[in-house]
Amino acid sequence: MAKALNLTKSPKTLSTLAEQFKALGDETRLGLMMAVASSEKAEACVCDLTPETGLAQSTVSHHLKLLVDSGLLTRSQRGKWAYYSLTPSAKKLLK
Amino acid sequence: MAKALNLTKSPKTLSTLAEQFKALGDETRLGLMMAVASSEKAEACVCDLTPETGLAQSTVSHHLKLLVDSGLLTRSQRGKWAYYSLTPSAKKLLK
DNA sequence: AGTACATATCGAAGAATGTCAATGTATAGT
DNA sequence: ACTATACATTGACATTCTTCGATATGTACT
Repeated sequence: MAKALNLTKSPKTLSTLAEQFKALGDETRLGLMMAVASSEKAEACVCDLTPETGLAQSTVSHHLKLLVDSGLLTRSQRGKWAYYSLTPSAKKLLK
Repeated sequence: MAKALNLTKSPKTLSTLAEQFKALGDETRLGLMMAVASSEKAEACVCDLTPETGLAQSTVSHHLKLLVDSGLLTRSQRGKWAYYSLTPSAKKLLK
């Protein structure tokens, strides 16, 4: 039946991939990713990232959560600070 | 200076890249891209793509225009049909 | 306990997005 | 010229998204 078109890597993967692309498809969030990627030890806290964006702290926090939820960042709390770093998925997509 | 990843992208490039990610960040559009990528001669017309999505023709047309505008697809009209194919940018991002 | 700091969550407002039906514009065949 | 086909554009609507201020939570220090 000439099914030439279906190379789909399982619907779940397609949806997940779309979610990650969507997460990267916002200038603020892409900027955050770049900032994390290029920071000293490949991780950054909200206090470092917020000034860079010029946005409210709550907004930055919201975007970071979205990036974590889509599997592009990991969050680790140390003391008062929350450090974010790239996941393997993110590194792959951003090369 | 240990610059592991290149943040040296001009602001314009950042914005362009975000636009392309955003274009890919929709399940319908990502599906369209996959369909084009995996079609016979690496190009497909709207009449082939529309049934695959289950959406209205006007909606598919709208998404394709968006993908063209963001530099991920090219459009070439031959006769009554419009054929879409991936740009180099798209191939790079989808690899 | 109380205070200061770092970050997260909530609620709301405006902007942007995805979708469709209806219509417009070509292009090709009779 | 008329008709049919392939695709694009328009206008409208509902949903989602981005952002903020205000508030909550958590962590460390005195």
